Amino acid sequence: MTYLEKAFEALGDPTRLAIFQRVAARPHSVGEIAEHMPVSRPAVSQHLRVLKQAGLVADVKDGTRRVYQVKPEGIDALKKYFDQLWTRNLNAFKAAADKASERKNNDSSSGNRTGKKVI
Amino acid sequence: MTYLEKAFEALGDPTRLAIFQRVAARPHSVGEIAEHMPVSRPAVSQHLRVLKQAGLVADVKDGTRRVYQVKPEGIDALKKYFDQLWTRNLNAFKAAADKASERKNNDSSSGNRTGKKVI
DNA sequence: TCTCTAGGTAAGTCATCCCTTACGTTAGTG
DNA sequence: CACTAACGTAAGGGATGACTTACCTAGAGA
Repeated sequence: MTYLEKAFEALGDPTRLAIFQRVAARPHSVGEIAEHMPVSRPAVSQHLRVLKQAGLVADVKDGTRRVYQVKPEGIDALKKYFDQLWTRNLNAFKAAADKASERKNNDSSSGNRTGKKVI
Repeated sequence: MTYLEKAFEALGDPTRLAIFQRVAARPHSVGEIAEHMPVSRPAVSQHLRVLKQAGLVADVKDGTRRVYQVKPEGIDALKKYFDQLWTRNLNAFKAAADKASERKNNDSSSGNRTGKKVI
């Protein structure tokens, strides 16, 4: 199980995503989160554990309370992933566009006569 | 169900994430994907449908084949989401740091005498 | 037209999960 | 020390979902 898999699996549940977004807005205690959620407090606890194990949040003890906050490294990793994906996709599209125009200008240079795209 | 929820739910399954990453690397037909996956071809079809409904991939017909490729808008939306999250978190951390040093320099200015953090 | 290939769909099963209630634990307070 | 507040954990149940096999459809080529 890679880090990315764990992160996406953690954010894959709508309730958990909502909790994550709330924590991302500002640090919250467990009770504060549960107040504004349609599920019980233990459920919130369990979701927070998953988010924590995925490296997306961290908790700080404050008396009997436990304050959860976003873990910047987690967000950074996801941000970088999509940045890379975006960049590579730009290149892929550019290459595809070049290939298409090249084929248009000089189709006979290609050995492909089936009409099918070469994937 | 928001767009973000659908996207994360789609990427939340490891098998589906693997399929998405394969398609993201370069366009693939369904059979090509299934060849390198530990699940059956119908399973891949079902995963691709979920990814498509989430707006992450698109398909192009090519004879009897169906070639799937990444949908740039989907990646862009996720990229922007984490960019924003990252920026806001930077600000949040800066604010927290400022507040901490301010409290250290002039603690009496605060009405909070409990020692608990004001969240 | 007959056949083959590629892929979507239906139905069913088994595992995984999400949530609840109940309980245990720790820290603050009188 | 007793009580409360805040939270984590255990156990169980009901629902979701991921996968399989079987079937159906559409396009390509003889």
